[in-house]
Amino acid sequence: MGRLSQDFFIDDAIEVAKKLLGKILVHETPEGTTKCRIVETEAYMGVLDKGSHAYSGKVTPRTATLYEQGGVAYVYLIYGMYHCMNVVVNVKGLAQGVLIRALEPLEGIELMKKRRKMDKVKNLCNGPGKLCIAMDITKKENGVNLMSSSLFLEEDEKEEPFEIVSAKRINIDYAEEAKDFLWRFYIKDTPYVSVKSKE
DNA sequence: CGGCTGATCGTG
DNA sequence: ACGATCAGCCGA
Repeated sequence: MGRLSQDFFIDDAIEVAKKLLGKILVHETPEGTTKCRIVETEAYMGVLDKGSHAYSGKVTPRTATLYEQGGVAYVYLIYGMYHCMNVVVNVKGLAQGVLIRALEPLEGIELMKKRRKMDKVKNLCNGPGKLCIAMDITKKENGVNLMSSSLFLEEDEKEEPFEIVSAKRINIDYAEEAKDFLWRFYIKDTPYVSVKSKE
């Protein structure tokens, strides 16, 4: 159905972070298909953003994907145990990305429960590491095209109106003044957010 | 090479 | 509040 197209991704990370709320993330695997609604995101604005992996223009084998043209996935390992997924956005070279922080499970819930070894639907995808386990997103998905691969984004056919809340990004204490920027966005009153808001 | 660190999570 | 756990980055 309505997959997101190229122009959706060619925009500032802050704009795309807000536009992605309410959109559907789908992963088709041999085990089955999982489908979730995006309820929480964070914008990483690239080489000038002290919170970003691309700060100061640093390019490494890991971060190279961030410098691609918008519309691909940037997936990396964190704390030696978990994966996090970004949607790479904007034109090639800016290294902007949107971290997917929390999802509302829609389809493939039994499969996600099995992968997470967890029965509470509210806790299946309420964190960036958790949602990657639930949807089986790993470094295999690093660099894949989110318009044409088995991991993709689509419109919500029956989207209800919602309010967007802005907040400080999570766990980037090293980012100096950038840690206070309100570049985290989530759907107001959703029970599926990752951490409680502190303001 | 060797040492440090992290866009996290589950348990207690 | 804390430990798990290790790829990736950096300095030597």
